[in-house]
Amino acid sequence: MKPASRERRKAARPGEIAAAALALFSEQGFAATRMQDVAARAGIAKGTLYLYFPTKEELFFAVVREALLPRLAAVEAWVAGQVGPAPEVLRGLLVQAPGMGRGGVAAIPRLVLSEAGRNRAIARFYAEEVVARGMRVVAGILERGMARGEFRAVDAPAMAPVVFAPVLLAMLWRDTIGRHSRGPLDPAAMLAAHAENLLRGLTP
Amino acid sequence: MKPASRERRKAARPGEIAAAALALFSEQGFAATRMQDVAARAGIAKGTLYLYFPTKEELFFAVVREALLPRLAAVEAWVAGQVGPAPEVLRGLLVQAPGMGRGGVAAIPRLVLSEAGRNRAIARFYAEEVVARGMRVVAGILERGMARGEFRAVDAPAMAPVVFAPVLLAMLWRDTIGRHSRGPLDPAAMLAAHAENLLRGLTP
DNA sequence: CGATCATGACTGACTGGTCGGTCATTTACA
DNA sequence: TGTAAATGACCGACCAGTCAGTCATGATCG
Repeated sequence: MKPASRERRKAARPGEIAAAALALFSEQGFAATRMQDVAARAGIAKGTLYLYFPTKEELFFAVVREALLPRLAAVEAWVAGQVGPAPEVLRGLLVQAPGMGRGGVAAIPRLVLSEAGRNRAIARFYAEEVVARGMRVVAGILERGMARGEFRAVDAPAMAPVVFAPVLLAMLWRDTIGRHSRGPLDPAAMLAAHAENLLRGLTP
Repeated sequence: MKPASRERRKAARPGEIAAAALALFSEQGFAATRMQDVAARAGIAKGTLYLYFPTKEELFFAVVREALLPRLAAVEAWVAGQVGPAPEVLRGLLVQAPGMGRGGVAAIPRLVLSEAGRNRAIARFYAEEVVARGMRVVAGILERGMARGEFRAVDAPAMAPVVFAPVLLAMLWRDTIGRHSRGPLDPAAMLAAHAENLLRGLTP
């Protein structure tokens, strides 16, 4: 790990720091994570951290941006590439949903929920850049299915979050209560039941 | 507000403190709420607070217990009193769901999500005393509907959280992102679409 | 029934420790 | 060797939890 010119390192730092921060935020939450520890995990000193991010809050923004937007873009691309029947696309999306949350990404909605109540900036950013885009992808599938006569007529923007809600619940469950309790909720079984019932309900 | 004997006040205190704490927790979150402020809101000094609750965490437990369990019991009672067709009971539950979250109760799942990742005690308590009971109520309706031939055969324990997920999403949305952004998600429309599609999917 | 006393609910200044953010100094690259 | 990058000791604000002291209350006694 010796090489890497100064310039290369400087360019790579923000990403490394954001990755370290994501790991710690998702383990401990935002408030409970110390900047000291983020720095240590990124292999730098605390002061160095502040050369790249002016405040803890800005670091949080960067984490959300870097971890989520590429993932979202990948989903959009995958959906755009699908040409088969809309029900199959929707089912495919739900099937791969659990795998989407690899690498701490699943923790981000939880972090946002914790912070967004008090922080208007993060609320707006998340609503516009993440939720709106996600809902548009799902609504797009629904509309395509309706146009092709594969789905009954529904209010697509109202239906989109219904598609997503159990996926979110599965993600939240897994990295909070599911960590400590086998409990009364089996995410996999829930998602299977959801896909089944959703598609039944949508048939014309 | 002068009267009230010492004994009466002492008996009433824990409830008053828990109510004050719920209000502040739901506005600002657990970590961001200072014990000082809880005390002020309850009209007592900080030290007094510690006569009733040994730590901030114990206060949190009490808040969850006092705010949620009575509500849950009311729902159980309501459902038990229903004798009509299961689809109507389910629809009735979804219709009154938004009203259920009056008075900051809706904030509790968010608080639990923030804390449960690090706190095994709260995770277990919530899983067993709240989630399991809630799921049992919903699963009960589903089973009754199946027995009466009003629903197709489904895996009731897997289906129950699917029923609940959009309700949860609506609650979370309202008191986080929905506070700051009209945004891409209309809780009422979502719940209507959910009820419609859920019952369609469940018809035999 | 009035005076005196014991109780314990209540108070708030204080402590010990934490953590976000700063900056004078050191390091190592070009 | 000049300079940009990196460092970590330090600062000040903050806060959960403590405790020695206060005083309204209600019990006891003459």
